[in-house]
Amino acid sequence: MATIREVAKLAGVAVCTVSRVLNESGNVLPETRDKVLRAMQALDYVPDELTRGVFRKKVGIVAMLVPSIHHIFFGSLAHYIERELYTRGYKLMLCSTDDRIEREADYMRAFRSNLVDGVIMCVTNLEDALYERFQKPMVMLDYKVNDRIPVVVCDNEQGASLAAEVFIRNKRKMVLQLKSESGKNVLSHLRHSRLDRDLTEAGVGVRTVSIKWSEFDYYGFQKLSHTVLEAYPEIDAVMAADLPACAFLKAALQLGKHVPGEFNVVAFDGTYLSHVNTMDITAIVQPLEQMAVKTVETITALIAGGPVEPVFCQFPVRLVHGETG
Amino acid sequence: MATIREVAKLAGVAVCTVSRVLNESGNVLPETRDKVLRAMQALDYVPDELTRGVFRKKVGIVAMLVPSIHHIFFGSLAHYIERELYTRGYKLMLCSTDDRIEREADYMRAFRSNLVDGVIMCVTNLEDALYERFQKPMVMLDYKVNDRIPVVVCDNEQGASLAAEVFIRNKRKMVLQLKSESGKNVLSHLRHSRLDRDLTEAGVGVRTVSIKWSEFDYYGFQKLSHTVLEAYPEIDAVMAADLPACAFLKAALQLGKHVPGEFNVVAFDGTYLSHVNTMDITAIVQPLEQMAVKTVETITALIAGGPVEPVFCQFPVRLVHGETG
DNA sequence: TTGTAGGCGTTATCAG
DNA sequence: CTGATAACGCCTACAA
Repeated sequence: MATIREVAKLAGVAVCTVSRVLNESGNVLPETRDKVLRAMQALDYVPDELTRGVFRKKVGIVAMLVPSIHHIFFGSLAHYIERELYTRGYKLMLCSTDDRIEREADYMRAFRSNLVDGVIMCVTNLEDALYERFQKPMVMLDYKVNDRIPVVVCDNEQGASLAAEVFIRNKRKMVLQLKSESGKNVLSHLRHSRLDRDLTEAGVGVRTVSIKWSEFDYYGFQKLSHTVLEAYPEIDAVMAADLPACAFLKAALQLGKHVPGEFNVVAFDGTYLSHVNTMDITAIVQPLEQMAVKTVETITALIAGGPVEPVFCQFPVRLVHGETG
Repeated sequence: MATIREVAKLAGVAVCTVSRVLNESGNVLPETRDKVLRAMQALDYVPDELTRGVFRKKVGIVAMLVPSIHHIFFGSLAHYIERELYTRGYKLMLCSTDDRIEREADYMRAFRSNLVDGVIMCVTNLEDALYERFQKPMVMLDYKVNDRIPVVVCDNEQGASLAAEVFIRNKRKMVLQLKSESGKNVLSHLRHSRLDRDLTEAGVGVRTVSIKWSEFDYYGFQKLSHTVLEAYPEIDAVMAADLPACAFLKAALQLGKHVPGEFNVVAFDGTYLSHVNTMDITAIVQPLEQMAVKTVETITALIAGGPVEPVFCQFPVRLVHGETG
């Protein structure tokens, strides 16, 4: 690894001249510049971004902390966020907690040092104080700890209302909703309380099952759906995230239930997963791309020292009718 | 952000003493240690990992470059790799090229500086020389440039053979295979040449369609599958990656083809996506978790300066019978 | 336009 | 056991 010093020596100039060429700062005689550039090429020089970062207090990396990369929701989100970050000259460091609290703590510690310029949080299981004290730019996706930390989220209550309408119109008797057990700060809990309220008011039964998200991959959901539907045959509809929604649809069909006549499924998120089955799943679609853009806009503005005005950005969702409700 | 100097001042000791406490290097009197620890707490001190990295020539980050995070294959792979890296004290920096050559070049440049300790490549569209000259630890997943850079891959030919057997047993007449157009170094091309050979020898027709992977999300594949199946009604089987396989299955069913009687689908990869449809897709399953472990073992060994012996690690795949062939 | 000197936040060396 | 001092690779005054 060649250093700036070696380049300077080979080019027969001072170190700072090389630095100037590198950063296009200050004026450098074209011929000096050429000499330097040639020396760089000859030595295959690559500046040490680490050292530059020390100086600039900026490395050009934004971290995103998710509970699991496996789930397509976070995969899609990460995809859009990465793309948007890239256009602004940042790289993404995607980290997964596996829904384990030690891992989250561990990552948070790492983020506080200067390895990254900012953090996008898609999980918050630690004490609130930890996030509040966090010194660096941070944006929360789907979570809210206080009024200071910007939040980007979809309108969970609107989504739940739309789902409720579907169930009510279809005269469901008992709706199951699948809820993530963890997280005091999870805004997605709003969707569950709202669905509960809307359905209860309409005289429709609701059963809420809380699960530890990380313990279920698709096959876990398959088992769960069979267990639940066999144990509670009165359940005639489900609202859940895409992945479990897929599992429930499949289980219902395998149990011989007629969809949408006897059984409804509404998927919350609306990634492509809701269209993979032969039967398109009726879905509450989150505008992931727009949310990603807003998130990246906010975090980069914060990094640039920009407007630290409180942000609570809620995006409307839309109901896309499929064949399951 | 408190610095080590401020901590030292508050504790009334020299800077290097604080460093010693931090790194548990050298002997420090317990009471001095306590003083330092208290000062750290009081100032909410977090050491600057960037600067430490400069010194140690190591930051504890491994990059993984993929063509797209959106596709579940890379999502799953990243999931396992991240998990494995974590247990060894490394963090993952997941980067996506979107299959765009400038982006790959851009990332490669960044990786050559010291921002990361090593790179896992799941895409190689640049000139070979670039990878050969690459100074840092690197492992290739599914690609092979030369004998020096370690490779981890599944047995593509075995997979293709297994698929061919399925098609032959089912007396197919014309099999479509979907192939990624890009990449001279892609080992997955072996599966296509092998399928072609096996089927041709058995007197079964083969049609190969090359696509630019990044231009197709699930909906793109849906369109493609309808177009293709309508234009070439003689096609009675498909081998493709999970995501397009899902699209083709759905399209075939929608076109009223009877599966598996009139139409077969074999998915190559075998992530959970092949089980989302009501009908389980017959799949060639890659042992992603094992491959991830091997990849991480190799890259961390390289980073530690360990055995640089050439590695070409090929994992057997297995055929999992579904209901589509 | 170019070079010298000092600093960024750490760590290693070598006295004391 | 502790403290100066130099070093890592780069960047920014300020001087020439």
